Amino acid sequence: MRDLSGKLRTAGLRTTKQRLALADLLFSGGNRHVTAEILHAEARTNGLAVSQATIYNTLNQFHEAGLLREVIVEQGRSYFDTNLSDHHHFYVENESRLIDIDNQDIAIGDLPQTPTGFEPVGVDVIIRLRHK
Amino acid sequence: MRDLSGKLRTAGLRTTKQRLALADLLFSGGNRHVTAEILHAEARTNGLAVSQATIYNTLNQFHEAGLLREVIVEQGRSYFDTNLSDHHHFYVENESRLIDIDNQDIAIGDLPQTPTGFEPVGVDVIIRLRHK
DNA sequence: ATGCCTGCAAAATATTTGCATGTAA
DNA sequence: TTACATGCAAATATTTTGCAGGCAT
Repeated sequence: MRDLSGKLRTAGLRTTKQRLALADLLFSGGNRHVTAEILHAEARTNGLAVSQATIYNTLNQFHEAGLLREVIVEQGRSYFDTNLSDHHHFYVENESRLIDIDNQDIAIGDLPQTPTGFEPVGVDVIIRLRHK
Repeated sequence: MRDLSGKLRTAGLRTTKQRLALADLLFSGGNRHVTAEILHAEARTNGLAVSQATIYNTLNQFHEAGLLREVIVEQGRSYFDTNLSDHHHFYVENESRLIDIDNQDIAIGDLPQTPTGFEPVGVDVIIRLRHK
């Protein structure tokens, strides 16, 4: 992912040192699923001094800005997914690991009618897996 | 729901006063979605003195015993569903409210192939709603 | 220069655990 | 009687918030 500065600016976020470094960790490789803890550890490993609060603030801001998708599969911990395409997830329970399901590999037919007065804002499908 | 004692015993749980009272709250009406907080408040309203720890222990034991299904839709809070039939959920984000989707109203076609070495242990579909 | 951002620590929230006591079997 | 359950408080874990100081614009 090039031009992280542009990406942040487009999202309405200032290009601070911490945000740029975290964006680099998040968006420069392939698609990723991270928790605050994972990202914090990675930042420190890469010599970036960021506080936990900034990790949380940044993840939430990126999420609000539409740069990350939040995935809730475990109680007490949030995952953030850099893959913004319409897709769903396998969740390996023993390993606390998420795996993307390619959109062409799943088809949801006959979604139920949305109750009157409401509008759908998203559909999450989670297939929970365990080791055989 | 009659014979709560039998229900607990069948599940391998002792029929204590607190468990029976909580089971009554959970299983005597129609299907319900409760959080620990909701159940605790209800118990107190009904004059039952139970500690928070017992609420959590009981919900977890009922879940382990297969009497409740856990539904994770919000970070930081677990819901427990008394409806054990195969079904999915609407989640009204503004109200923190779950609504069952009748199984005949949704069809998931072409589930993706489970990665080798794993077996599926459940599929959760959550349709998030907002007020129009 | 101004307003948003960061770090730190403390607070808030949800849940779990240790231990002494109580109670179902 | 004995093993499991309960209550209470403290511990744990994750996330959020307040505030003083720092930095992007």
